Order: sequence, then structure tokens, then C-alpha cells
Amino acid sequence: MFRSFLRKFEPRFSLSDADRDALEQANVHGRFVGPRTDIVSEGDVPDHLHIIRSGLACRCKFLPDGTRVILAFLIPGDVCDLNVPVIGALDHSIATLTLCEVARVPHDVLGRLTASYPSLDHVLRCAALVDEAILREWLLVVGHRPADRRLAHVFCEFLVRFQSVGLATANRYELPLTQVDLSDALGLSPVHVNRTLGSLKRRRLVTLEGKQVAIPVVEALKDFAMFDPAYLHLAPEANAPRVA
Amino acid sequence: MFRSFLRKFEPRFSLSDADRDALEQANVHGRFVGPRTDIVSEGDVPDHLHIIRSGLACRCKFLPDGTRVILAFLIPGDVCDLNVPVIGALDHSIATLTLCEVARVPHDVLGRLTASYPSLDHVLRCAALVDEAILREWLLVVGHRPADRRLAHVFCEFLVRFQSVGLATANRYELPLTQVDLSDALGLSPVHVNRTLGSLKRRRLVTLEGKQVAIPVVEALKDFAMFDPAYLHLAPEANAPRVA
DNA sequence: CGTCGATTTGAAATCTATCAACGATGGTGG
DNA sequence: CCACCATCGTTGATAGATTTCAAATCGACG
Repeated sequence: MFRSFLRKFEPRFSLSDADRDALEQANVHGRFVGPRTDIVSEGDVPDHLHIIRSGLACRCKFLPDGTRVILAFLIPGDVCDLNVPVIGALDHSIATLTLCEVARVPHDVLGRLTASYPSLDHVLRCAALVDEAILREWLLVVGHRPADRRLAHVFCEFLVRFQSVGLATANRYELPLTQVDLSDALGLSPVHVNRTLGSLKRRRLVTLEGKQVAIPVVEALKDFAMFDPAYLHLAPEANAPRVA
Repeated sequence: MFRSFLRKFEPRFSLSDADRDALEQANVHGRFVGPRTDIVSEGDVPDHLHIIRSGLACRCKFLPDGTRVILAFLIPGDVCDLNVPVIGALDHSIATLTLCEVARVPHDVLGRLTASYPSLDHVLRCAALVDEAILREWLLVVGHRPADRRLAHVFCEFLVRFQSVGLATANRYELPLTQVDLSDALGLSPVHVNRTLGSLKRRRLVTLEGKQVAIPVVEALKDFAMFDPAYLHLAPEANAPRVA
């Protein structure tokens, strides 16, 4: 059930069968959420932990003038709201971009689980810290780099993150995002996203066919984006498609 | 010893005397760090927890071309590296901007402390989550707003954060930052920071005399910056200077 | 067929960076 | 005390990046 989540971390942490069974049994309230719908809303005090099982979601805020700002993309295997109970309420919304399957574990059940299975607790905390590291990298990229490198960086990040959960080949994946979604995430106008995408295509750094993203020469794109996957804290072999 | 840290959180959490004593005794290795010096460097596996006691520091990364990017400002009372042991190594540096007094608690000692004093554990975790919330707000501001509003927002944030540790009056504080520091934090060129500061001064949104920042009409600046202190997760009364 | 959302394109206005130079300031050594 | 140096702040001119406004195109879908 939590295949994506487990796959992402098993290269680094060996969960025991007991850990795995515990997670399986806890997911008593899984559900589907339609596109462009809140999974958890700003101000909520969620009593469940949510994990994206399929589809694409995001952390976002809405400004008084109605503008949406996307703070992070959430892909299958990502944990949404692990630490929210500690601080009280969520200070941003978590919303789907596409249709998503969302696993739900009641926080009180989770508390008993992590107490009984320390390695599970560790893996979850680790996931939350990687999330924070991604946030820092975005601040760096979105705040300090020109539009073409921002886009290139996002394409690199999606490649590596999708690979870590088995959703990308060595240089190709499906990205069901709209240009407006990208503009809300990168702090650019939709028009400029469009032009910049065109520029990347002309330079043969990426290929876009519908929702399919292909990267002709991965190293070229990574160099252009100055992308160093270290911040994702993945196991070394997770950067390349797994062979065994 | 941890006055700033305690002051920041006591409006919300009542630490017992035992908690407080425990913290006091743990700080066996406090020290001063000169300006522009790493407290912890990228890649380090720190065996101590660091807390800023006085001075101004930052989280930062250095790009291959030597550019410095400031990801966060750390003020007295801020915790630097609580969760680093969970994930292994620090993926960014923590460096002083001015002369700083830094408290140090060995992580193994800290582990015993938090096990014995749950409210202390909770306060520390909460501080880490507020840090993350600040990071999200910065991503929003730095990535999606023009230069003048970025600067205005930083001035508002410093006002409220400094107030929460007793380092600001209702509308005034000392900010020992250089315009280059601001530019590295906000993703602007130093020249543009200078011009934009001039523009804010001409509009009487802020007053700068040396390192003294004064805000003639706090509400005006907050409105201009679209600043909502909710993300700082402070106690309600901490937004205004405390009276009792 | 008509509509809606998404993408694309053009032209002009605005914002920001870069380059270069100058001024102020404070510390340091002769 | 003064000359020198380094750092920071300021200003002007110019080029480049990005936004805005407006309109055209395209595709999916009822």
C-alpha cells in the first residue's frame, strides 16, 4: 500500500517486516481526492497523517488578492503533515493538482506505531527533514536564479524524485502540470513560463510532448540548472535507475 | 543563560523550573564567535546543539561561483541544528554575520534532557517548526514579490521577531546588517537594494539611521509588505510589546 | 457547433542587473 | 597627525530580464 513511500527509503533504511505490516494495517481510511481540491486546508488541525499514494499535489498559500503560491510539490510517497500536531494548526494548504490517492493514518494510531517501531519513526522524521531541505533549495533557486534555470532545476528535481519512487526512467517521466501551475511555483508570469519553456526546447535541454517530459542529455540539463541532488538526501544509487 | 530562547516561548509554553534548570546546566560549552565565521559548516555532523545567545547569524549556502545565498536569519534565541543528527549531516552552513555568543549543548546530553523533560522537548520541536514556517514565508516573499515589498517584509519580520525576545521597542530596533547581506538574502543586487531602501525612506515607510531601524507607522509598513505574523506562530500578545 | 481552459505570440512598459565611478567612514601604520 | 587602505554606501547610464495587456490559436468535451 505504501509502496512509493517504502521504495523511496528502503535504499537507506531497512524497515523490518513488522514495521511494514504496521504501516499496512494503519491505513484504514485511504481515499481518492479529485483534482484542484484541498486535502488539508490552512488552519486545519488534522487528526490524520496524509501520505500521497498517487497523483501530484502541492503545498500552497492563497494571498488576499486571490493569487496562489505553490510552496512545494508533493509526489507519491510524500508525507503531508507529520509534525502539524506539534505546532497546532497548518499554516498553509495542501491541495491536489491532479486526481490523487491519499493514504490516511489517524495521528493517535501513528503515535502508538512510532513508539513501537523506532525505525519507522526515524524514517518518517527523515522524510520531513528532506522536505525541509527541498524547501531550502527552492528558496535558493526561486529567489536567486533566472527563469530558464529555475525551470531547468524543477525538471531535474522531478526526474530524480520520480526515479526514487519508480515513476521515471533514466531520462523521461510524465508531468501532469499546467504552465500556470509552474508559474505559481516559480514566481514567474505564465507568459514568461511559456516563452522560457520554448527557449529550453530550442536549446534541446528538454523535450515536451503533451505531459511527457524527456531530457535528451541529463548531464547537460543538470549542468545548466546547477543541479546537485545532494539536498534530496537520497541513497547514492537512487540517483540512477535501479538495476537489480 | 537561555533567556532569549525562554522568553520567546514562555508566552505559550510553561516550562517548569526543572526544565529551566536542566537547560542551564547543560550549557557547558558556550563561546563567542567572531563576525563572518562559520558556526557549523556544510557537511558537518555536529555533536552539539547550537543556540544563538546574542548577535546575528544566518543559514547560508555558497555556490560554485562563490556567490553566497542567505536562506534564513538567526537571531538570539534561535536554535541552529536540532534535527541534524536524524538526517546525518548539515546540507548548508550556519555562519555569524556579527559577533555572536553561541550556546552549545552536546547532543547526547540533549537526548537525555528531552527524555526527562517532555515540555522542553516540545518547545524545541516547536521552535524547529517555526523555523520551517519562516522558510516557507520567505519562499513566498522572495520568490513572488517585487524588491520593495521584499525589503518591507524583512523589516516587519525583524520587528516582530526582535520584539519576541525583547530586542525591539514598538517600532524600533538595531539591525547590524550590511546592504550586501540583505541582497544575498533577498536575491537582489546590492545596487538595487540601495535604491529600493532609498525609495522606502522617501515614502516614509522606514527610517534608517546607521544601524537603527525605525518604522514611523507600523501598520503602514505591514500593509505595504502584506505582512501577516501568523506564520511566526507566536503567542497573540507577543505581537505587541509586552506590558506586564 | 460552441465553449472553456490552456497554450502561444506580439508589443510596450516596468523592474532589475551590470558596469563604472565617486564619496564617506573607520582603522592602521608611518 | 596624516597618508593609506579597506569596506560600505551612493549615484548615473545602459542593457537585459520579466511583466502586463491584448489577441490569436488550439484542443478537449458536452
